[in-house]
Amino acid sequence: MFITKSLYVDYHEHKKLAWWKINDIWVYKFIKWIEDEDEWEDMNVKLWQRVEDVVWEYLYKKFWNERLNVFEEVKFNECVDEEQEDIIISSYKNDLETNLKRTEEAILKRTPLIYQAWFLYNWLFCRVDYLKLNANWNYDLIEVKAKTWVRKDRTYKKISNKWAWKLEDVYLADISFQKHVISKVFEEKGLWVLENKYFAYLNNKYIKDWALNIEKLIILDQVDCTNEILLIWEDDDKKEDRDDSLQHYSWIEETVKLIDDDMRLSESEFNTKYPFSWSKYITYFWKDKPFWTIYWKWLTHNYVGQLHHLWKIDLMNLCDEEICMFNRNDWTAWAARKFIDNYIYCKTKWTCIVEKSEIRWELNILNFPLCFYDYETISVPIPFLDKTSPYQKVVVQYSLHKVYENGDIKHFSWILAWTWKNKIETIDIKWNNNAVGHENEKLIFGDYKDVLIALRDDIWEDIDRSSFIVWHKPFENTRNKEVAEMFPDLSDFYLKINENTYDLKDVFSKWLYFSLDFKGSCSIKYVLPALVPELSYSGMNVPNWLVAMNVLNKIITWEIKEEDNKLQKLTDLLLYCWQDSLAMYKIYEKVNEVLK
DNA sequence: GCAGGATTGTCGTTGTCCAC
DNA sequence: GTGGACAACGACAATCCTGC
Repeated sequence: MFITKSLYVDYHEHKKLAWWKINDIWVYKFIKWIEDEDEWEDMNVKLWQRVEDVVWEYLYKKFWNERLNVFEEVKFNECVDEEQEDIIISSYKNDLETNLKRTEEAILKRTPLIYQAWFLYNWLFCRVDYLKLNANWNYDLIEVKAKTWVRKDRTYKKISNKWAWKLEDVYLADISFQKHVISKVFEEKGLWVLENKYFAYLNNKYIKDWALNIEKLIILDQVDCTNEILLIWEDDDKKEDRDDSLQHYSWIEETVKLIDDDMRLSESEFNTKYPFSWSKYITYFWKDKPFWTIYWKWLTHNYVGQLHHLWKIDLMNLCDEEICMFNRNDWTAWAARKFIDNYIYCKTKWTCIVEKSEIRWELNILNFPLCFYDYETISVPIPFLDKTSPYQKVVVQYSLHKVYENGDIKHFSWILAWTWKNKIETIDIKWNNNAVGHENEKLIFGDYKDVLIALRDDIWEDIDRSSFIVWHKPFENTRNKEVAEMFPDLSDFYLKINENTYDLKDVFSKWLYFSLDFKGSCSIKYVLPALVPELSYSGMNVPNWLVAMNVLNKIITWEIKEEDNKLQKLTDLLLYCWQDSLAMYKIYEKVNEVLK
């Protein structure tokens, strides 16, 4: 049986995950599907390829002025996906020998840069992102990650009385396996030595300024060495120790043997050997945990474990005594108790709970005109706009509903349509069901600052008196803080918005308004359909944020070129964002109605 | 993917009490 | 005054949820 790198890594993450991969691929795929969310994959592959290309460019510029991709045709094949190594093996079975041979030839010829080298040693298979010839005429290994870290700052450990940064376990397993396989192959065939191992990932401290500076964008982080690591990737020379002792050869061999044995077990044998407890993967199957059960998120595991053993799953079936298990003096117990009480009350009386006085107290602090606003952002690994960094969430669209005390509503919105030309166009949207009578839609052709100034101009006259209402304020507030840091001349204004922001989600997250229709969540995904069923996203050209981000990304990276199509897409996006801020207003209205 | 916030869990330090 | 036992506290990592 082939043991691929991805199987090896999966086994480290969770043994049963690896078992499923071999013995029940559908369960495995299901788990991966749940992990990755619906349409995430689709967009991500493209973004990931872009990172790979940039690293390619980087290696080429930095180390070699000639390049050769020995596996050109593999590169843009859809099978390149990391998780599908096994599929590659089976579908390329005939090519396996050929590609191994080509790798060998490329190495013998001392090809400076080798993309996607294949190695097989004793049924252990791995593909290497890049092999790079170094000054000693040996090969270095480079593993590309479309991430901003491989050592999480939180996981540092004490060794030799010093603090050292530790490589994430998954990456440790990843690189150890590769090192093992390649070294063995090199040894066996009498090829050169595998010398250094690197992770290439993105520097999220890098801020793009005019042209993309690849050298600053990509971090080459050496592993399996003892020297210091640069922590701050600027002029600062702050350094600290690193701790990445890789897995030992003999240990890898043993693990591989163990994997081979374990994968051949039947499911019941496997489960006996590795009994399930409250592990990560059992909870995956409960991702949509029904909120009427004891597994709901508000209930802590200690209690749940006890009830689970009593087979008391449904909250309705709990007797007083069992509910009292939650009746302790700390806050969790109180929350759990409150949730169960609320649930049982609503369920038996077919009603919902509205703490009227408390909601009134919360909402009374708001000042007119109420500004319901919402940002749409895009976030990509390789920054494309000036003054932005990798994965930064860049505001490219916003929608604002300004509600005056007399009931008048005005709507403002804009969208970043192009990153040059420096002009602002107003756009008239036809067939808009949600029109409020005072529309003000703009297409902005310019850079990041232009859109921020446009927002300021829309709000300027009300900044001192008005309250701003968002859903989940950490998000919008963080965006505003970033703007304040980036552009000092706009900082007062954007910080002022933060000061006067109220998070409408609070009403629901504090359970001041509790309904079974919210399915135990306070996300707008559940609250909106329950309170304002007529405002639906179905039938819209842009039904969810993933599609929105995808389209926005395409427009701004000039992937959508023809003008007509682009205008249509921009309109769709405006309507989507429009609905978001309108949704908040409608919920607010609904809550007020209930208060009467 | 990334990031912030709220909460929980863990660990080490500090404070208090009491017996000697 | 000293040392052990235990509570109280605080710092920080881990986890979950939310947004895009």
